[in-house]
Amino acid sequence: MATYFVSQGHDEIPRWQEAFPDARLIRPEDLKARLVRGDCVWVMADAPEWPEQVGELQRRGAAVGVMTYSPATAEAFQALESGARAYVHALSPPELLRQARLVILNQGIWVPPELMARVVGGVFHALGGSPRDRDEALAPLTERERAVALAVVEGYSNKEVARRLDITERTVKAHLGAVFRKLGVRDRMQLVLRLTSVPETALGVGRGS
Amino acid sequence: MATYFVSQGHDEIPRWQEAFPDARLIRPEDLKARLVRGDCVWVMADAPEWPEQVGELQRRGAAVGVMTYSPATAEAFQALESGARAYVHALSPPELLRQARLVILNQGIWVPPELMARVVGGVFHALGGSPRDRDEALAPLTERERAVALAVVEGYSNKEVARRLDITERTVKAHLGAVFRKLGVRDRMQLVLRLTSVPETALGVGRGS
DNA sequence: GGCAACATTGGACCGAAGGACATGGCATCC
DNA sequence: GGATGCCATGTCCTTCGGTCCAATGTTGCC
Repeated sequence: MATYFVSQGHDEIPRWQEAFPDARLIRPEDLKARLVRGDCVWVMADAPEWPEQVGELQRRGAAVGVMTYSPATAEAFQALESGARAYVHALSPPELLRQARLVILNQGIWVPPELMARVVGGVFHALGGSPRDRDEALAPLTERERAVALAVVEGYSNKEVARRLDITERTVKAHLGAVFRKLGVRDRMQLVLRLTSVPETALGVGRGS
Repeated sequence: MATYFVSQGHDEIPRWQEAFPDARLIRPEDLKARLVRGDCVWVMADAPEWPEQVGELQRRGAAVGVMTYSPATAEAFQALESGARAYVHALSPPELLRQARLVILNQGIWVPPELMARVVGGVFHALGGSPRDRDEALAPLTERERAVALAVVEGYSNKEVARRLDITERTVKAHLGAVFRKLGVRDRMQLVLRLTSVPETALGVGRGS
């Protein structure tokens, strides 16, 4: 089992070398000759054709991860759809990169926690999973918590929500705290990202670098 | 030109009466008999078939507005798609309601400022407009501002964005301030709602009240 | 009755977010 | 050489967002 790193050259700060001292930088054409099933391949999302590369490597039995210097949900989706099983920031700490490699070598999917909220649900949706929509995520909430959560997702501030529901801002915070806890998000931003479905632009975009 | 108000009865706090003293509450079946082109009709989004009602009224030449006690983007879209040209909170101040009526009577579209961010872009897309996506909205931004904006939309905090772009949190705020100004949004939440495309669940849902 | 869950609010606390005002280094254009 | 625009940063200040530790009243269930 070997680990390779594919990039269009200009690798700025080879942080991955720290994580994978045994890995080697290789050009796509050279990789084709020596790739064996079970190898781990990291592909930089800096070339226009990286999704195709990922797809081919995956089909040939490699565990493929995509690295980027500017993580985005859209790109994460593209990566996962292309066959990658990991999507990480190129400057992630070595421990994190090793963790990701371990995961994908064991048939797992790995994305940064920040993107997780968007990806779960979105992927299952794309794969024909249940029509899961926000109602499902809101199920564990009480009536009041749901009302607050929905208002927040609409973009209202705590103060506005308070006015709207005719309660104190303090109470809004209380409900919201419960919402965060129950849904496992850290703040209202993550809540929005969680309850807002994946934008259609997230799938099939090819905005190269 | 008359103003009507259509509701399934139980109108709790008839705020609209303050705004439109000349308006009259009317049942849908009675309205059919006396509606003339140019009339203004307000429909409460409290009945399961309100979108159909709106559609019919609009086809018959009325300026239709939808009122709700719990504004939501999805419902706003449904309203606008059905043919309504206004979507307002039922407890909006009278001045605001009159403003809305004035607008729709003059072939305008009116939605609350809070929903505006979602609606612009989304509506025209839904109605078969240009394939406008987030890139278009990001056009007026500089390279750096774009990077910051995209990171924020991904859910990162200012501190995280700063680390990611290797700049000071202060600088992030500076760029972000410019982004808010250029895109006309008030804070990061509105930015997310603006740049996040309309959820697919927002279109064609019939989840009645 | 007691217990549990829910809704509501209070106060205090602290970090995040955003604006105001100002500075400096680079580019490019006239 | 200005003028302009972008990038980066600084300080100060205000507001907002979130959490912790409480307390009260309700409802429904065993």
